[in-house]
Amino acid sequence: MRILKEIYNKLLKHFGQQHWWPGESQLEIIIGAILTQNTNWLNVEKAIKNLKQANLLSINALDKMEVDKIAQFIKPAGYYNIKAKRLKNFINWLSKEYNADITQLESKSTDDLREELLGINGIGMETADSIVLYAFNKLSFVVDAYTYRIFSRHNLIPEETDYYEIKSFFEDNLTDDCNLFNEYHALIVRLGKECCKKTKPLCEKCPLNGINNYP
DNA sequence: TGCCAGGCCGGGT
DNA sequence: ACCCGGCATGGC
Repeated sequence: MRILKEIYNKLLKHFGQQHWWPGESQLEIIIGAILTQNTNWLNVEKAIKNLKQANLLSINALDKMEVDKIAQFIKPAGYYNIKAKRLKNFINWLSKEYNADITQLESKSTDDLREELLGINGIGMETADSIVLYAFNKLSFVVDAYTYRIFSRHNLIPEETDYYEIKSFFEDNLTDDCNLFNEYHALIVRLGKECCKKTKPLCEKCPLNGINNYP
């Protein structure tokens, strides 16, 4: 499906490289992926800054910290109680299964890692895919609300499409290239922030206009 | 000022 | 198998 690559080229030309994922370590990326669930990234940045200042951006520190204490640092990200629990769930899993050693996850296959992450309470499909792709540089396309909204609104996918169908649509029709998957999702998010908004179905200056004539 | 943000879970039909 | 309420802060 050449149209997917055409869209990518258009977005890349329009917005430029997005340099994702913002974060300096695998752990920070994972934490960001959990904290950004249904939440503006700017709020997540504040929460991560709090964690960083408290020297909590380490497996060991988070492991020792009470859930309720962690929650206080991540308040700006919203849903702080449940998210603190989710961070703990990840840390506990890593400690128990992998001796708190994140590098042991590197050698796992993409599917195995994805499945194991999905087994952790609080990590759903988008979060798992984000971790697999952005923290481990493994080939897994990330689908989010923007992806669905933008592509269905431009008649590139049907209204009724589930997560796996959208994910396969991209994975089956793009070359296997982590950098491409990385940049594509980032560009979709960037586009979603500018147009195809929930309350504004019309996006007159959308860079994708003119491409929405899928047979 | 209300609406929305880079979801996910658990309980009810 | 869906559907829905709950979770919560900060930006525009």
